[in-house]
Amino acid sequence: MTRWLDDDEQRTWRNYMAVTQLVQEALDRQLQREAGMPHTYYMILVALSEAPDRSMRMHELARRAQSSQSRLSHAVARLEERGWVRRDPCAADRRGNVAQLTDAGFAALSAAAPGHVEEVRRSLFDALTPEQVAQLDDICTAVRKTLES
Amino acid sequence: MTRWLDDDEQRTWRNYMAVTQLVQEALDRQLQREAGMPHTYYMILVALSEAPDRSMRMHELARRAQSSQSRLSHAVARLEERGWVRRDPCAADRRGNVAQLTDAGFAALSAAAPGHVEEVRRSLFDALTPEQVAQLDDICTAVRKTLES
DNA sequence: CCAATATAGATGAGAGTTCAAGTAAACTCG
DNA sequence: CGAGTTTACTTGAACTCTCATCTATATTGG
Repeated sequence: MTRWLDDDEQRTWRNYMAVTQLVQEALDRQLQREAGMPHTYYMILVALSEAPDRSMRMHELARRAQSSQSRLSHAVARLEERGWVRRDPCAADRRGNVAQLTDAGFAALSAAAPGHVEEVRRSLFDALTPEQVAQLDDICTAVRKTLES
Repeated sequence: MTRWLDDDEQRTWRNYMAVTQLVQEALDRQLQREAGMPHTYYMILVALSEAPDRSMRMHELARRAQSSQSRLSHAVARLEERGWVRRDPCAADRRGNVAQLTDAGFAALSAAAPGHVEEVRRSLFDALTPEQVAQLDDICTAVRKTLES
């Protein structure tokens, strides 16, 4: 009944698991050590920094930062304590909140970015040829298409 | 100074982040829902099940299950509470412990495996051509080589 | 042989994540 | 229009993870 993985698939799968975890851990360690935040917080700050007025509805922010709503709520609460983000009620929809990146938050992000990018290169891109990068992009696009529907 | 990501790299990176997180979450949700364990526990049980006598030193188990020693310690403590794993002092090295998969643990793993494999296929392999699977394997091998040294 | 160091593992605190549940406002449709 | 449903977001509890610390045993070099 079960379609077990054959040897090739098994090897690829374990390779995939090992790599994705190593990369994730490297990113988290780097950001935690050098910027005092987990990668998920970094992604939230990035998403906000790219939004008009550096602000966004919580729901949309969760989507862009690839976070669950609950995780985002907790995270933004912490970010607010640090003074990196502010939350204001939304005028158009009184259920909603708008999160806005503060100047301090933008400064924290700017300070964290160079080290983070270095780590991204070290962890992933430096190991790959340009052709492999293109292949990886196609692969991820294909997987994403099936997973997001 | 900083070698920022160009547009292609940026796109690939975000694609990569999105996919790896989606896959990870799909695996965790499936295992949590249908087998009552997180994916990290599953990997520990798998590693033990493949070892001679279904048992292994903690240190080696951490390596194979891609876990930190601390994480493994906590996890095995929980698995022991459930009766899925046993820990015995190691005869050859009195600092060490040997973790062994119990029959109940093996049964739990066997029960969890089919649903897990299904999810692995759904989440990753079903979206890819055989050629892409081969490319992914090469990519992961390359990245792994740089990250594990 | 013994002091210094390295290795194996456990543990507690602090922090983040998930899940289920709760509140409140907005939509929908008979 | 108003009851039922959906959407937006928060919250608390349970759980896992990380990091630093701690104990105990093993190894190494003088």
